[in-house]
Amino acid sequence: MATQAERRATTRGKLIDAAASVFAERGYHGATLDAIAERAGLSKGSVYHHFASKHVLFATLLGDRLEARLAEAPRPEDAAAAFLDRASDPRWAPLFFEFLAQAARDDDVREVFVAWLRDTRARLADLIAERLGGPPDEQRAVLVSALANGMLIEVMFDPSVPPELLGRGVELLASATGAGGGGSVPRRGA
Amino acid sequence: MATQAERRATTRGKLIDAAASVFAERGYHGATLDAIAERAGLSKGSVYHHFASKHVLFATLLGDRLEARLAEAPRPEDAAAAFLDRASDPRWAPLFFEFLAQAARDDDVREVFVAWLRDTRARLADLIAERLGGPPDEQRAVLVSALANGMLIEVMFDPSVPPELLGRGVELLASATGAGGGGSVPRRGA
DNA sequence: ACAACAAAACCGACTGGCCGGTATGTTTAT
DNA sequence: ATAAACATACCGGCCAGTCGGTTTTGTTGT
Repeated sequence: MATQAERRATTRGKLIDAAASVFAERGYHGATLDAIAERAGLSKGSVYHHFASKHVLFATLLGDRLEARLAEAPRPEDAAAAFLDRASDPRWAPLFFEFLAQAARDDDVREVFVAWLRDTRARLADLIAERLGGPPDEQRAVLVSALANGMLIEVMFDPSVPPELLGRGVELLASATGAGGGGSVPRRGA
Repeated sequence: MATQAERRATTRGKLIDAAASVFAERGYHGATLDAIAERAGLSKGSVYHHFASKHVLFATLLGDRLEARLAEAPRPEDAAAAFLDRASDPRWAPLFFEFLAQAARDDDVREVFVAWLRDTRARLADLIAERLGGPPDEQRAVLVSALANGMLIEVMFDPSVPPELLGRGVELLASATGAGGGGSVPRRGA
């Protein structure tokens, strides 16, 4: 094959991909390292060569995914739409919430998630500010972030919820007059 | 002791209480039936006498809790506040999300959760309608429900989020223009 | 070129503990 | 007497993690 570094990288990639699908299918506890190794066309030994533990593998995987989900971020409402697209992958959403539960109980995982959450908020705040003018407003960002995650639940368990509802909600929250700090613009629209 | 029916009821109560605290502390998979039995001052045999399986015990418990969380429902914003009070119990929230993940993968659990979700929305819709007049609006209820659950996440991982923020958000969403008349908040920009 | 050696990547059989579930016995109510 | 409530001891499957070995890549000396 190629150089060792490349080999290492591709193998790691295979493992992460396999882990993603197996974890998604069966959940954290339902997934076995053997199954992951098998799907990657590798062995469990290899898994442990690349990741210290099942837990680390999981955290790595989720970290990557959470990051990726943020990558695409056009306007707030569109980000919202993109967000819910992910939700429509019925295999990803449960993992997200499983991750939450883990994060609540495990400090390492918590750190990963908190970092992601902060990042999400910051980007949302920027997007909103950019669209409405005025300084970034942390509180609005929190509301929008919350609404998006909450809508994930609604959609997950009720397919009849129209996807564009999230966009409407985001507009309502984002265009609201800023709280506390800067009296921002109650105006909305492009 | 007392009559058998009473005995049965109190024992069942003890078990559910114990299960609540153990599940909350360690999560579903981390909790063992032995631990639950021990905390209840009972034995595992008793657990299986009252509940067919660990899974059933969990579903029962969660069903009760979800129900209880709805019981107190004054005005929408207050319901929201009450909701977040629960959230401030750092032991309950993770369970909620673990339950979500389970529900997404297991049809029995899903049924329980979907029923609860529908109920929540219906009550929220009524509350909102009652407060603002006009017919119940399913979509607003969905948004409020989503926001509340989403804020649970925000608060869980960032204690600095002011609890009253949820109330503000709920007002923004609830008072938005429903079908027809009372549109006070502008719809789509431009 | 090519051994000969070293190191990293990878394999897969094994195990040890854990815990859900069961089977059987003992106590308490009717 | 008898049935329900509860206790105790046990089993058996599962699976994360380990470990010694094999293959692949990389290096060095001649």
